[in-house]
Amino acid sequence: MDVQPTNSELEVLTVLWELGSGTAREVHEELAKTKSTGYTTTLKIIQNMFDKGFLTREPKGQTHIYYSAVEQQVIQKQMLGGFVNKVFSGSSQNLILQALGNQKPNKDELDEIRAMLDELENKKK
Amino acid sequence: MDVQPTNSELEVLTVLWELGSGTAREVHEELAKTKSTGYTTTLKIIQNMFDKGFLTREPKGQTHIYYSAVEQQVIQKQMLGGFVNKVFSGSSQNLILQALGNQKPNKDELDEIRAMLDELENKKK
DNA sequence: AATAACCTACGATATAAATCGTAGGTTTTT
DNA sequence: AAAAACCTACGATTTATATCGTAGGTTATT
Repeated sequence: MDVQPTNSELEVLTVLWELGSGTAREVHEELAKTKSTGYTTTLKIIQNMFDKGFLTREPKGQTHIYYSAVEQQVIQKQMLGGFVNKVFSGSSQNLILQALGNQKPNKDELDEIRAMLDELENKKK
Repeated sequence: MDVQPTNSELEVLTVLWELGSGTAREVHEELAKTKSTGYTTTLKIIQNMFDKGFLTREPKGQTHIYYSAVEQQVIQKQMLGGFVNKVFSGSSQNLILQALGNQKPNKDELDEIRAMLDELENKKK
């Protein structure tokens, strides 16, 4: 039923989406730039994720190379859905308006959103 | 440092934003519509929230009437910020585009967003 | 006035997540 | 070939959250 990654798991996924693949050590080094937990902590999380099916891996010498088994867009969509329900009582519309208000979009970004809106409208007809 | 409510706390806040105010019992009855935990569980959460400053209260006979001490918009903004950072690597733009893609906005909603975009653009000049 | 039905407060427990220490094995360096 | 430096695996601990049981008091009912 769509198990969602925990915060730490999401951090690992984000690194792997970025790098494409990596050993536990490599993922850890990347995470260590912004937080300071021990290597075995990262390893444990990665092992849990492998057991849960969030990651695949292939042996390489004595170690493993890990890959994300889930697509970033899919996870983002899933988590966004949950978030909208929890925080915006299910109203995507309110979330979007709020996000627009917070952000200071530049002209290009505004136009990108306008293009998206037009596309949605055309699809509808 | 902007302490964010936990999931259960957010549920309580959502009820109080809806009702305006309520006793622990009333909040519990409301929550009981969608989940089934004991009354003392809800009470405990409410007491924690009062201690943390999320709620205010006034005595009423032997009981208390509770009020949210925080505005819905403020909490939403806070939590949205955290969510964008965690899940969309800080890109509001990507979150907005993704949300638009998930949602099936109708014409009115599309126009509401367009109006918001125009407003943002004018403010910029 | 006794009992039932409510209330608050709060410690104890359960559950989930994150963190770490350590054991045991393989490479690499000296 | 001994030592240092890596690796994996996994149990134990810590921390945060959620949940509940129970004690002790007030109000309502019989």
